[in-house]
Amino acid sequence: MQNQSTKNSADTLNITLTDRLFDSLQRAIVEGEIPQGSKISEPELARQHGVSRGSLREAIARLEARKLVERKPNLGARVVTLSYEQLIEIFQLREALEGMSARLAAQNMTEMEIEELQALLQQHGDQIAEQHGQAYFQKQGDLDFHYRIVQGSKNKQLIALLCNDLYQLLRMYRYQFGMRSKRSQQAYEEHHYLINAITARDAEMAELLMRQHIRSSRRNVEAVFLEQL
Amino acid sequence: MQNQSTKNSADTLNITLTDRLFDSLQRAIVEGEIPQGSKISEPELARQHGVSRGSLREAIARLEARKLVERKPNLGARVVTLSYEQLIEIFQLREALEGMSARLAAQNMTEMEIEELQALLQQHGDQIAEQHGQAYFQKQGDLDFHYRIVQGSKNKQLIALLCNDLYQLLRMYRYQFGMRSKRSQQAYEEHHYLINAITARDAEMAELLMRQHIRSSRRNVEAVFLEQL
DNA sequence: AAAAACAAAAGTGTCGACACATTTAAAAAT
DNA sequence: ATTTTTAAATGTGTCGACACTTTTGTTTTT
Repeated sequence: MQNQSTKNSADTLNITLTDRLFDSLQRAIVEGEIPQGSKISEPELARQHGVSRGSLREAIARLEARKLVERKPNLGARVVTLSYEQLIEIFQLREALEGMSARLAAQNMTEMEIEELQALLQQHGDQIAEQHGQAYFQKQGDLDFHYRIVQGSKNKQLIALLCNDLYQLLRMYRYQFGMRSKRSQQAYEEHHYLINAITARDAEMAELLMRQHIRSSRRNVEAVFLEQL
Repeated sequence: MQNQSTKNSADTLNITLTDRLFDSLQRAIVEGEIPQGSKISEPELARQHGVSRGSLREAIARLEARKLVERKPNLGARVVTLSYEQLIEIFQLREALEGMSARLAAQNMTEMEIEELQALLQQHGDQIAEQHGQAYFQKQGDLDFHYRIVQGSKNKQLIALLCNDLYQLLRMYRYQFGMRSKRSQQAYEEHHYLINAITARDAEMAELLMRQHIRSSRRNVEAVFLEQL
């Protein structure tokens, strides 16, 4: 058996260069540091990060899989361009997926997890009372809440899809569109209804409420967009 | 301007080596030619296909994104191992996603597309009458039908997710588990109800029927699995 | 002067080689 | 003989180089 200091602690937590690159680029893209629609020059980016093109390419391939960049053969990769239409499509996806998540969460969350979720919501309530709806914490809080419910579904496919893929795109929209929410108070209340349904193990109701919650969130976005014109 | 024979016809239909490799490997995995759970040796596979490891690696990365292989740093890639639990999870995903697809299809399909769908279903009916439910055509037909409805949703996110990612996994299950369906007749009828709802542009009903259709398909799978024990 | 043809520059696709990690096999120690 | 150490072999991660494509800039042609 090998020495413990060289051997990796438990499982394979071996972080590869490509992993770090991917994380770094994903953050940069989501936060708009690399602007949407901009072309990615492999030689330049590789030099900036001090890595070879090969490693960079693998990172880009992963970004492509998450739909954060689009690549065309021989033409190179571009950061995706966000659009109102796509955002609406994503809301439709979320309505379906998170609706199902809520249904499954009502069935599969442990009592412990439900209690923790209630505690989290309580915390959000305090924050709202204090600082009268500061946008950032609200949005982060909303995402936390949804995140936990997805985890609670215990469906690995759902979890991977929503938490890894879709939420990054959503975060990108939030960063880049601003997306001020005038409905933190209402969202908070809707979360309350949802948690009640889950506590009561009412799967049907949980799905219904989640879908309504996301739909009204979408309508809010639609309204914001319309008034921007 | 360049000569037309060397220049690619219209857009960029430039097929890269990695593309072909990916297609080839995906087919091999889905059809079980490369058995599930087996380790993928990069040098060996690269040699077999007469390509460099770099290209192969990019292809594997794509397979990983589609969850057809799992890769662990420094340990290499393995073809996924199919499990009953995962199959059930996939059915839950489908229920959510295809339910939404049907809803949107009822709203967004053109009259033309609906007619084509009806024609397709008619064709399936003929086949069933003729050859008293041959498994293969049934399954393929079922997939065709679902495929078109997803397309009809006009939601690009949904389409990419279902048609590119999820259906490949499903096909893999069908190839490798056999998955004899004793309900081709019933599935055919359920498709009929669905098409009626779509023709009537009843989105709510379309979603409901699709979800029920997939749920009963799932129950069939569950039953088959139980009797195998 | 505008369009076409050509040449140079930059970029992407593919490859082979090396460094490091893991696995396998052999040798040494108990 | 069993276990531990050591060494060889295999495999993955990363790199730099070359071939071919696309883009850019210049020259030629009308």
